[in-house]
Order: sequence, then structure tokens, then C-alpha cells
Amino acid sequence: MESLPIHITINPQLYTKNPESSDLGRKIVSKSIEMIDQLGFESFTFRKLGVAIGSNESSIYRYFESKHALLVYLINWYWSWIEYNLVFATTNVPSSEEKLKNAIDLLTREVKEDNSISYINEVLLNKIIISESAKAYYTKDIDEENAKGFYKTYKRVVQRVSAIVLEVNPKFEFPNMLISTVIEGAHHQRYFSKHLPSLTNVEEGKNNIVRFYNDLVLKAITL
Amino acid sequence: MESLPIHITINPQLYTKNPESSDLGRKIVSKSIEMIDQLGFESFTFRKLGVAIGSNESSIYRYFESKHALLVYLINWYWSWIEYNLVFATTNVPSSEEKLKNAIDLLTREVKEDNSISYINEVLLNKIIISESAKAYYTKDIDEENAKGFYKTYKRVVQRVSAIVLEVNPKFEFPNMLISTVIEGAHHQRYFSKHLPSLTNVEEGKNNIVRFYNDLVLKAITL
DNA sequence: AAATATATGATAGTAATACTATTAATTTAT
DNA sequence: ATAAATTAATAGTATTACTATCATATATTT
Repeated sequence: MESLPIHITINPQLYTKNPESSDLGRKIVSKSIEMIDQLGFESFTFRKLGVAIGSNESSIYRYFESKHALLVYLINWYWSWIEYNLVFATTNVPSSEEKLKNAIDLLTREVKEDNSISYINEVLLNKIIISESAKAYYTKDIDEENAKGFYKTYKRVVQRVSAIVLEVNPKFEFPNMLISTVIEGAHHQRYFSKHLPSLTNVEEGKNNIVRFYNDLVLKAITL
Repeated sequence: MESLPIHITINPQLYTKNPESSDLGRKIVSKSIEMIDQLGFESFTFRKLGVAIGSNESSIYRYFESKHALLVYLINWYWSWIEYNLVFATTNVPSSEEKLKNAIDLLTREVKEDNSISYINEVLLNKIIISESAKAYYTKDIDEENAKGFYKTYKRVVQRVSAIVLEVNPKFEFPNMLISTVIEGAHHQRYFSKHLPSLTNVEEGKNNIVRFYNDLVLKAITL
């Protein structure tokens, strides 16, 4: 995909010490992505991460107060990165319809290439978003965390795409619902296609998820 | 809602000892629903449940091998109950379009009345499905569990409604995707409307979730 | 080069979780 | 009344998700 050496800035409320500020911090982030992908979020622990990067559990806690906080950090990194790609894919596109199509493509496609410049593997991060992000926001602390801005980047992406929906059809009543349905839906479909295929109609190499959601959006708003 | 004294049978693989077979078993199920709703799944423990029903932790383990198993049991109970309601809401309805509408209503509405005949509070159970069910199937053990039939009832509901979709439009390519998107989407929207409202367009008393998904389905398949 | 500050590491400790095992008491069935 | 089954009580285990303390290594300033 795009390979500009972009820099993604993360809200300081999402870490105790900025992991970008040191070698250890970057290792924590980069290895945690690999490990969460491999082990799943529940089996991933800071102790295991410490062993894997040859560092100490207590040092990791200096960067993130909990593994939940780390997951929230990763989710925000991902959505900031998507937001960057979204802006990139929609500026200078004259037609609103085309902008929307580019946006839906971006939100529903599988991330397949890692921008190997940064220490963050976007392919694995996309897999984590699909499999683990519900565990971040389906918590009893959601309201508190939301008030602190923990989910702002995600909400901003939805807002941006909703705005494009309204460009195409200013009278459409439910742009936010439509876009959040598409995002969550596409993630579910990717997961289901691997583990509960009878809930999908995915066929090898046919890109049905992207097609299905593009179609759905178009029909929903242009009628 | 419907108030026939129905009996819902659960696949014996989903429990160690049938909770319906004893007073203690029924108390376990009924109190666990209250407690999971109140505490959230992660803070809910068998120890706390034991205290709450005046019984012993070890006795609960004779019915369910883990709290995860209990959650899977509840999810299956819920989908069996929905399946019953689905059959009820669609048999003897001559028009396929109307059948489909009834089905989408059922899948997207909020459950508001408890059928107080059984010891299971369907209002709370619906809330649990919305907030906690992703935690059941987003696990590393999904494939194993799926092979054991842990998610059969959910899949069956999707199949049944997909079949109605195909009655309305036999050429529609993605019935399973459409219906699983609607089910998961409606649940997300209910949760978002309470906690991340900017991701939705819910308005008090306007039933927008049900309207949105009915509209979406109709437009998706009849064009 | 010495003094100081900062980051990291090592070790230990805590309360809680998710169980398992054993044995005793109680209830139910025959 | 006796046997069988169910439930309760108690204890114990390995692991988790941290916190606290102190030592050491590295970097910065003077």
C-alpha cells in the first residue's frame, strides 16, 4: 500500500510513557502485536512479553498500565493509520461516489502488505482489530474510557465516511449506522469466513466481502 | 411477547450436568444471567455466584465446566428461543416479503418483556447477548468448539432467515452475509446507542435500528 | 572525570482467579 | 432402613495482573 514515511501521533492519555520514545518502547509495541495475534488477547501476558523481548515485566508496566491499555493503544494506532489512508484515498477525488467507494474499499479490505518502514506490522494489526477489538470496548468501563477519548480515532473515521455518505445523498437518515455497520460487519465476515463459514458467502479469490458492502452501501443510500 | 409454555432443549454437549434437572441447576442459570448482566462477564465468577445463590462453588462446576461453558449455554438457549419465535412469526404468513419483515423485526428489536413462566429472564439475556456474546466466539478455541456444535443454534437461525431472503429473491448472492451482518449490526447499534452514540443515529422512541435494518435488507435484495 | 539524573532490571510479594481434589453431610430413591 | 446420588465444606494449586523496592546500567550535565 502507501509507503510514505508517515508518523502517527497517539493521544498521551493512552500510555504512561510514550513507547515511541525508546527502543524498549518500540519493541514492546511491535512484539505485543505478534504475540497477541499468535496467542490471542486472553493468553497474552506482560510476563510472556517480557521474556520474549528479553526485558522485565515491571519495565513494560512503565509504558502501559495494563494489557487492556496496550490494546486500546494499538486500536487507536490502527484507526489513525486508517484515517490517514482514508484522507489519502479521498482527497482530490472529484466525484463523491468515487470517494465513497474508495472509503468502503479501505474499510472492508483485508490488509495484506506491511509497510515495513515502521516497527508496526499492519497486517497483523488488522488481524488483531478483527479478532480482539470488541474485547476492548465491550467492558463495564466503556463510559469512563470513552469520556477520556479512548475511542476518538475510531469515531472520527466513522464521522469522516458518514460525511461522504451525506455528500452522495444529503437526505440519508442513518449515515453513522450505515458506516459502523459496514466496518463491524466486514470484520465479522472476515472472522466468520475462517471460523464459521456458514455465516458468510465468502468464496476464494472473489473478494465478496468488499463487493457485498460496496453494493449494500450504494443501494442503501441511492434510492 | 409470546407466552406459550415452551420448552427449550439444549444440546447435552453444552453442560456437564443438565441444569434443568434440578432446583440448584435452574438457580445457577437464572442467577448467572442476573449477575453477568450486572457485573459483566469478566467480573462474574462462580465463587460470587455460589455466594449469591447460597451454594458452593464446587457444586456449580458439576453443572458447567467453566464460566465460558456457561456463557455458551446461555447463548444457545437464547438462539433456540429466537428460533422458536422465528418459526412462530413466519409460519402461515403467505407472503415471503412479510415473513422476511417479521424475521428482521425479531432479530433487531430490543427484548422488553420477560416471559415470566420460565426461570430465564429474556430481557437480561438479550442484554447479555448484545454485550458479551462476542467474548464467547472470539476465542482461540473457536474451531474446536464449532466442531462440537457450540454455535449450531446461531447458525441455524441465520440459515432460516437466509432461506426467506432467497424466497424473496432467489438470485441474491449473499444471503448469509446479509443476515449475519444485520444480527451483529443490530446488536452493535444497541450497545453503541448507549455508550458510543456518535456511531449511531438512534433517536429516543423512533425505533431507528429496526427501521434501518428493514430498509437495508429490502433495498439490498430487491434491486 | 565526577556527579547526577533517568531508564531498566531483578526480586519479591499480594490478592484474586479459575479451577481440582477430598471428604463430610444431606437428600432422594428403593 | 439402606444405598445411592447430590450437595456442601474445606483446602489446595498454578497462574494472573499487578505493586513495591532496590540495584544497576546508561546518558547528561558540569
